[in-house]
Parts: sequence; structure tokens; C-alpha cells
Amino acid sequence: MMIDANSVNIKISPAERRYHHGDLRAALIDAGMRMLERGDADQLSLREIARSVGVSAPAVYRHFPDKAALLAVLAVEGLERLGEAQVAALEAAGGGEDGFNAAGRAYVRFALANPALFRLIMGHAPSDAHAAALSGHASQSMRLLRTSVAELAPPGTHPDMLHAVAMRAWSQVHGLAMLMLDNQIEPNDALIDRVIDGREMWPD
Amino acid sequence: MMIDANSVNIKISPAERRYHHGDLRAALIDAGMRMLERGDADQLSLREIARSVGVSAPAVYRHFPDKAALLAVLAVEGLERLGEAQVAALEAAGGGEDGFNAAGRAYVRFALANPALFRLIMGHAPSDAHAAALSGHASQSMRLLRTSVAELAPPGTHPDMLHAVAMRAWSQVHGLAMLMLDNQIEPNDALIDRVIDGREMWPD
DNA sequence: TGTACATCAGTGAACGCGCGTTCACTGATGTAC
DNA sequence: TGTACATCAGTGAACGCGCGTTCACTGATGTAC
Repeated sequence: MMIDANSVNIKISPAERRYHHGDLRAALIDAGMRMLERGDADQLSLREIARSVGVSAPAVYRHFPDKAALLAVLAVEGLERLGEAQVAALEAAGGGEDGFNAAGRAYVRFALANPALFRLIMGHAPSDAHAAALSGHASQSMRLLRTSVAELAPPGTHPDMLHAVAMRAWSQVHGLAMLMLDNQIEPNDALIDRVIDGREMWPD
Repeated sequence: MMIDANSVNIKISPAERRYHHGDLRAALIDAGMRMLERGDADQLSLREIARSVGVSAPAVYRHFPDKAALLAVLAVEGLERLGEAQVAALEAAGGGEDGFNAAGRAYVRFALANPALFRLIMGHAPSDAHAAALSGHASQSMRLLRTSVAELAPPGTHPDMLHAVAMRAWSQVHGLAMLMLDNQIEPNDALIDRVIDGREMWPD
């Protein structure tokens, strides 16, 4: 026999009706991610997240010391998703230079698909908590960039050169993403392909 | 004989003591630019600009319909300065591909020297006024980019290709600028040079 | 040269807004006996 | 199995904040006669 809150007369506090029992922390993170994905939040407010979960604003403080801490968790989660998208793209393209380019396209497409989340991840003026959480993270996206560049480089390339090339590649995709997000360049799948595929990583 | 407000007993309204007589509009724009340059304004507020000029906030509405209009003027002014900096760099380097690279470096250095202003120029979610003012402008920066790419391209290059290459170059410098502004890449003059100079515009 | 008047660039007070955060509280839950 | 109690995740009310904008006003300026 199944027993659940609907069939039996159990007292349920209002908040429990909205987020699953006892997991407000996870519910807040989920809600925040959902709002960032929808992107209708130009900038996310703590009260708005609480509201969308169906809980009072002060309740958030049971699970996070302050707003910055909640945003930091969202940023880390977003960074992970970005890395996963890039790895998937790289593998689907079979690695190598094609795979690296595919990862670059995935970076731009992720940004366009998740504008607010992407801005949060890369966002400036990071709170201390934010910076600490992200920097301690050594993201998958970053690792993919470094290892790809190292693999594709001519053997014996100077580490400074590897670094410069990695930063150049990152700048390339990041700039394209930002300019398209900011409506300075018309967002356009074909243009993404032509900008990214046309580059030469190691001109001789 | 010199006559001025200090030596003669002329009535001077408080505001006139701060901005030169009759030119509050220009004074507001100057103040806004100065605050953007100092960059201590994470985001500029209308009240703050008025305060810094020594005038009440409502006074601004004698000269601008609303805050967005004032910011739009600041953005246009900033865009002009960016273009001037790039043209100067291009000419100092004697034009050609060297000149084009110099203009690229000038773009990044301008961003690092004027973070808040640069963000305003490129800023997302532009108000209608903002977008209209900027788009009607066909900035010098943009013209420099297009003409340089056209000049440096092999003759007969397809216009779509010209466009893609221009957007790639823009993405390059813009990405580097943003990542350095956002502290994702350590701001570093030497790195700017290596990232920009090492690229190949027209790999064969 | 002096006077009456319209203009209009400024003023201070007030509006409503949503924010992050603090506070004292309540009431459901789990534990000890 | 029942009772007393501590815990602690939630509550609503309130705080102070700075914002953009509106309002009725004032007082200096320039013009017409």
C-alpha cells in the first residue's frame, strides 16, 4: 500500500508543498539555475529565487550565509555544465583539431543558449566567495583548453607559447560569444562556424 | 580690467559655482565621462552624476529626457574615443598589417584603461535610445576594422569571407579585453602583444 | 533708463520600488525517559 | 505507548538603502515698451 501526502491526512507546511521535503538548499539551486537558463532575470535577486520556490526570503539564510554564496554555487554548477557541453562536442567530433574546434563552437553556443548563466560564470567584480569557488575549481573547460593546445602543438613548443595560444583561442570564442550576446554581432549559427573553423591555430 | 565672479559682487546661483554658466548639459556629460574613466562606478547612477556636478537630480531632466538618454550620449562619446585611439595606433605603426595589429592592441588597452566606459559602450540589454544612437553611428572603430580587412585581403576575396575575417578579428581582441577585465586572464601587456601579434589573418 | 512681464533652468520634498539582511517568533520534528 | 523537552527550519514584519522620476515651486534672466 502506497502512502503519500495526498492520500493521507498529513500536515504539510506550505513550503513543503513546493519543494521536496527537507531539500530547500537543492530547490533554491534548481530554481536559480532555471531562472538563469530562462534568462529573463537580467540579474538574479535572492528574493526572486526564494519567491519562485515558494519560500520566504529569510529562509535562504538557513542554507547560505548570504546572496554571494548562493550565486557562487550557481556559477560553479554553470561552469560544470559548460565543460560537459564542450567535452561532449569534442568527443562527438572525434578529438584532434576538429574536436577542438567543436569544443570552441560549443562554448559559443552554450553562451547563446544560457546568456544569464554565462554572464554569471564569467561575470566581473566577482565577490570573494565567487572568485574562491571558481578559482579553486580548475574547470573542465579550462583543462580541455590546455590539454588540447598541448596536444596539437608542435613538439617542444615553449610553455609561454602554449599559454599564449591557449589564451588566443579562448579570447576568440569568448569574444564571439560576448559580442553576439550583446547584439554587436548578429547571433548566427553559420557565422559561428565560419569564424571558428577558419582560424589557423599553428600557422607556420 | 578683468571682471569675474570672484572680484565683483555678482550673484551666483550655487550650481553656477560648480559648472560653467549655462552649460549644465556639457558639465553632466563631462562628469559622467570622468566617473566612467575612474571606473569606481560599477554602474553609473543619474543621481551620482548630478551630485558630482553639484546640482540636484531633477535638474538633469532639463537636458535629457531620462537616464538612458544621458548614458547613450556617454556611450557615443566613448565609442568615438575608442576609434580615435585605434586610428592613432594604426597610423603610428605605419598602417598595413602592423598597423592593423596595433589597432587591435589599442582596442584591448583602451578597455583596460577605461573598464566602465568600455562596458557601457559594449553593454548588453541596450535601451532603445542607446541602440539607436550607437547603430546610427557607424563608428570609426568599425570602419577601421572593415577597411583594414578589405585592404589586407587577397584581391577578389568573397564578401562573406571578408565579413567572417573581420568578425574573427573583432572577437579576438574583444574576448581578450573582456577576459582581462573580468580577471579571467591576468591583465598583462606582454600577453596582449603575444596574443595579438601571433595570429595569422590570412593563413594560406 | 526704468518698469512689467514671460520664460525657464534650477530647487527640495516626495513618490514608489525592490533590494539584502536582521529580528523575534512559531510550530513541526526527533529524542530521552 | 505516552509525555516533556530541545532543536531548528521556517515565518512575517521591519530596517535602511539608493534608485529614477514627478511635482509644485522660485528666482534670475532677457525682452517689450
